[in-house]
Amino acid sequence: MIELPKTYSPAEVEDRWYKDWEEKKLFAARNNPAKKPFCIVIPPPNVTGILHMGHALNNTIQDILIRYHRMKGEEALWMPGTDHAGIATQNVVEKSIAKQGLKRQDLGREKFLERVWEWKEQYGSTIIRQLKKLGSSCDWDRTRFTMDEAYSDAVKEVFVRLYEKGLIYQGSYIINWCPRCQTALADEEAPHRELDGHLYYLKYPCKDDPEKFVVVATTRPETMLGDTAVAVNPKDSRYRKLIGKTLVLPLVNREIPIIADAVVDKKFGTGAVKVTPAHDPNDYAMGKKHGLEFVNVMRPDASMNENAGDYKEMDRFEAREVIIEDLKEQGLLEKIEPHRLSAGHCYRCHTIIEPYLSKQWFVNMKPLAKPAIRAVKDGHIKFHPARWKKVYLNWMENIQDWCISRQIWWGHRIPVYYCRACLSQGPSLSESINRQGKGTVPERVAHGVIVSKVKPEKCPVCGSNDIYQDEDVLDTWFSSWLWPFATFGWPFGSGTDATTPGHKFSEKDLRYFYPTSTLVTAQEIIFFWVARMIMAGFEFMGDIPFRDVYIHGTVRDIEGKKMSKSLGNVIDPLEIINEYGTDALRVSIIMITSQGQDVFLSKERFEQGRNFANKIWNAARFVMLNLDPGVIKTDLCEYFKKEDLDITNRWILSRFYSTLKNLNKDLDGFKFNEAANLLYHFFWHEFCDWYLEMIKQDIASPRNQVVMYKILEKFLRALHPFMPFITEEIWQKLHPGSESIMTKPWPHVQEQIIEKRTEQKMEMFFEVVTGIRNMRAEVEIPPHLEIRAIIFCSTRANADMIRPLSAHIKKLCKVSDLDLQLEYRHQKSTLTTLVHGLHLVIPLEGVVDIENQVRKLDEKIKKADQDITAKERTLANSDFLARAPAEIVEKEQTKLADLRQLLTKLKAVRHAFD
RNA sequence: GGGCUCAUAGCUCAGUUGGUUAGAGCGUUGCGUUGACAUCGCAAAGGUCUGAGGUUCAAGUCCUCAUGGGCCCACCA
Repeated sequence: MIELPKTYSPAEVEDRWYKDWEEKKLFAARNNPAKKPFCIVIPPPNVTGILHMGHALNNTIQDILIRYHRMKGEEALWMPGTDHAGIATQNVVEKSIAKQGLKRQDLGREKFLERVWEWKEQYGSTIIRQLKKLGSSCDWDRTRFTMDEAYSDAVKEVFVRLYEKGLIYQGSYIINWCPRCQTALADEEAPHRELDGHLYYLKYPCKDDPEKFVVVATTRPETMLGDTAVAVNPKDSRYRKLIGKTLVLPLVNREIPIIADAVVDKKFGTGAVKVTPAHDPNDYAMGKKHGLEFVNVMRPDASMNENAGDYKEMDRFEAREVIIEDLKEQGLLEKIEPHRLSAGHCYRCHTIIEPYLSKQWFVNMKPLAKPAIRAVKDGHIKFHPARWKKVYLNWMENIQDWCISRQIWWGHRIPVYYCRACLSQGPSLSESINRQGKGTVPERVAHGVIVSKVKPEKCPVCGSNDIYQDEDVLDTWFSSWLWPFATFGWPFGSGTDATTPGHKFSEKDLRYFYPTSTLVTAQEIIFFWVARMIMAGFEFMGDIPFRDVYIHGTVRDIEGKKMSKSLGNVIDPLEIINEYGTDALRVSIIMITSQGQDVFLSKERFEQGRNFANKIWNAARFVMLNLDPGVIKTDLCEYFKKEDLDITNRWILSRFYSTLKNLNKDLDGFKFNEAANLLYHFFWHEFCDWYLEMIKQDIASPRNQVVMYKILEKFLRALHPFMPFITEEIWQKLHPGSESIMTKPWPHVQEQIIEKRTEQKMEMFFEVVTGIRNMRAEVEIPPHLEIRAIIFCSTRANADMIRPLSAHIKKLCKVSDLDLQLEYRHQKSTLTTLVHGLHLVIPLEGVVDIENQVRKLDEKIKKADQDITAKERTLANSDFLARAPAEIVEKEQTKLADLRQLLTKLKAVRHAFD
């Protein structure tokens, strides 16, 4: 007999075992040619990250996969790390120094970066600690950070290689500019959101005849200060004769031409569009095509600049108001209409993006996309669920060049150096603009530009040592996209890893684990990360980075809103862990997350997991209290072969292996919720509710001992990936001094033990038990009163099936005397139920106080009768029908129908007493 | 404008290639507590699977259309 404490205390157990696993290095994986590799690279959380439910879901799934494959005997590596998250982290540190009244400019670049590193040292491991609380079995000795020295080396290497290949170029284009973060953003970082805005109709006077106007419609009137043309469709008869004429731009009095361009939609607005080449991507294209002037009217913070004349220094939205007022005064505002428009928003601070002309670095993506498209089309990389394949391909096939330079300080500084002397002889910015553009080969600014991993001593062209580095840093994703191989130390030039003491990179590891196996991530990040990793994988490793991509849903609150701090609807995983335990958190969130669907959470939903943990604990406790430890050594398959097992034990064994078989299928098919539900249902309702209840009366018998132990032991192993802590704790109580359960092999499906026929027979037996219980409840037989029962079996086969189970029927139904007969004979004062051709009969005489029961029934029948009559009367009343609200009438009708049904049932029971 | 997704019990959702009587958790109702577990057990009530067509021996499941939510992408000023 083994004792287990009466209650399970997750907090103490979890911390103890996690520490033990870590100390014993059980999460470590190395290249081991004797084993099949299985590798997951973690989606690196931001260093600024605080664990939220999205992480909990994401990492639980990964841990389940890793532990499952590890137990299956594969060399399972879960590669951990964090992302420096350029803009996000910079914002956090800026906020923190703002409390001291400081801006980053006050500190200067170097001092500010020191502050960021300090911040990182202090808080950067928070998220890692929290991942450990989740039970994540990452190989922590390999933990990477995207700003590690070795990792940074990979980033520079990649930049240089792409530049030398002609895939990186610099140029001036309209990019997404966040005026708050004051940096360029990639298209993906500026998602469009709908806004309620206005369409302003502005009148631009003709130069020849100031009494005549061309009316243009715009949603951003402040940009009119930068207009350098008005465009119309060449086929638009309203304007045809005006093409080539000149207008005078109000407020600034600049003369601007009317040009013709087929891009203009005749049906939108007035059919005439103002052209602002420096503030709109379409206008930019037109500007180049028609050789227009580029007038930038804003500063980087989106306040107006000197080109804006009187509006200088106003914020863009303030300028909008004032300009509209001024135009109105001058009679140049025709009208304002409400208009729904969509505008880009900064994905970090949600400020409305300003399309802004500036000089940035870009990656030409089309050549990189090609093999990445093929790989998915050919099925070398599979998305789960498969529908994401379409989303991926659609994006990849329309891929745009990637703006990778950011005007912030925290990040990998662009490895580009300029020779001041050579540069001064290069083309000016405006010249360069006019020579570039979509559809043409982008200019590679080669003159005075040196791209190199290390700072050159002197200019290779003119020998000058007046050399300075580009001020910008790279997009965070320009480092993240290398994650599946840069984390292994690629490109192995320097050979050492200065950032993680004691850890040495090995190219062998990369060769062994790459391509990795499965990537587990959320839908929001497919373009940012997944697609780009696939491209980088091909470009730098010549192969796919992973085979399967599992996309899980987004965690939302119970109303379907995204969880966010600002909405205050966050459920903190750590709070759930404190209250219910990590295992409860993990299994709950897995059970309610169906493949790829968003997850709607409320705190109560974690009770299910907590209750399950409690159930497991108590069942294990029960088994152990009654267990003879001698049976532990029994080999189940041998035992099964030799012993003449009874149907109950055959059934539970069969059910276990059926469940296991389906479990394997679900895990291999990324159906984690179904997998967890299988285990839950098997354990609670089959093992506990039926099996343990049945064997209780003969628990000491060898066959019950062996089977209950074996089922528990194998179940614990199968459950371990989902609930690692409680399974370990019970495992260790069962096998004191044993190695961790996580090192034990995954149970093997024993096909010969699965007996469908046995399962069916038991199903029938359950229905018999339920049938008798129902009858007892029906006539209110006191729970503890033992009764007589007769089962008319109708066939000998049925009788033979039921006979060995009669003891169970007696026990489970409180039957003292069970009579099995073949032919059915009607008996007086009995209650009968038909189940699969079996007549279940319980005599009522002597069991129920028949007189009393009949009286009660008659009373109920009488009451129901009266109620029905009353309702019928109400419903026959034409005044009621005419005056009562329809819903009330409907309610009354429903009530009547219910009453009639009740009456029928009562009469049937009453009939049994005749 | 293009695409995806959802609609099943009071609530939140499962339901893998079509196949007997559509499931779970929570909630509701009744009964039950002298040792595994009240974080429990036994039982009950509750569904014309959003609507309309179609394919089929057979449709919650496949097809078409409609209605109503959610999401993504796209340069409509």
